[in-house]
Amino acid sequence: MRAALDLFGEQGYENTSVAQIAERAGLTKSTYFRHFKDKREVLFGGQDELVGLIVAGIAGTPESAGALAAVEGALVAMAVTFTQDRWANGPRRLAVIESNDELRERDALKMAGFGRTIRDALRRRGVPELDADVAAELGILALRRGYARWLEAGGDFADVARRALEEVRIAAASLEGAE
Amino acid sequence: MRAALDLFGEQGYENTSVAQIAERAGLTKSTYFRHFKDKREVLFGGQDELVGLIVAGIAGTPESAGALAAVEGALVAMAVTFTQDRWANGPRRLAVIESNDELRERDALKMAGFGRTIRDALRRRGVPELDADVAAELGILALRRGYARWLEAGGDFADVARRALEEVRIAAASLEGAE
DNA sequence: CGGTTGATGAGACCAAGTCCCATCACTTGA
DNA sequence: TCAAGTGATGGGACTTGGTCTCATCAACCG
Repeated sequence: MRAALDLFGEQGYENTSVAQIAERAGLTKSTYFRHFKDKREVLFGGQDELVGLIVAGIAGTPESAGALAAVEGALVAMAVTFTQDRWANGPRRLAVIESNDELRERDALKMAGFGRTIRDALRRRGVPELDADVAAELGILALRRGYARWLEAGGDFADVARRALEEVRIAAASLEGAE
Repeated sequence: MRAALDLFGEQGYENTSVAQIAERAGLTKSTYFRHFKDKREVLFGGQDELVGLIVAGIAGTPESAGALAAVEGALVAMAVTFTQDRWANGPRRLAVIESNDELRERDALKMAGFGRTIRDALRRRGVPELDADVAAELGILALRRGYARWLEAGGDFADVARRALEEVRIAAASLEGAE
């Protein structure tokens, strides 16, 4: 992962071949594809862990709480992975992703995956389908906004995410109807 | 596009090569890639047209109207392409997309693209950043839900989409805060 | 009628991704 | 102590998506 990020930074994603990455890491192409299902994936590790945290975060909020409270639980639970040291490469990673369509695509899929995870977890605790959809969508929006702010400003991710979600909630509540 | 959809239905997406599609269409691989930027894209034509309709739909709603009213304008404007005859293959297309990760990925990117289009158009008319984000996200959710319902039940897409957006709006407004 | 333009065919070429088999280190059990 | 098993790696053949270049061919135009 380090080798890949370095090379992408030096030469750009498209001008870097998997063989090059493997070589710099002291491995071969074969081994690369044993660890990552494709070239893109090297930039998106750790998704399973996040999915697990989301599920646990939602399961960990009291049954009586509303959908958004559960979403907040999910975001807060994710904070354990978003620590300064583990994410020192966050900005570089983000820059590479935004430089390339294939990567943006993968990112969109990952985010949609988080959204579905949240939605399904909400529905499993009895939240009506529509509310689960809406809460999940707003949760993802808050996650994106919170993540961006956290990358710039730092601080405790849980706090940042909580604030982002509250912000989004207020904005959503105050939107007026169409007619 | 017809040849591709047929072959995907018969053999599955992954077991179909671009050469096969081209052959059935009476063309060559070269020509295929002149029309579609990659294998996936054959299932996602007409996005530019939709983006144009979104922008026009938003521009066409009165300045005084709120963000969600503008989003409604966008959805309604899209209805001109969602007609029964042009979308006779909608269900088959959807089934293929959902059968494959690469395609889901592309779909997620397209949806995110629509979201960004909505968001940017809203911000251009002075909607604050946060509200534009939220309205765009809810709009995409309504689009997805409305599209799914329209595929099953048919009817006028504009009506279906309008109802879906109103539904989403009400759900969003009624979500309670986290604490 | 000669020249231009636009779409296509044809094929070389590169890189992503799959598959299979050999190798090597490490563990385990008799 | 050794043989067998296990897991990670190397290596290379092979397929296919995707790019590029050049040739061909038809329509159109002055």
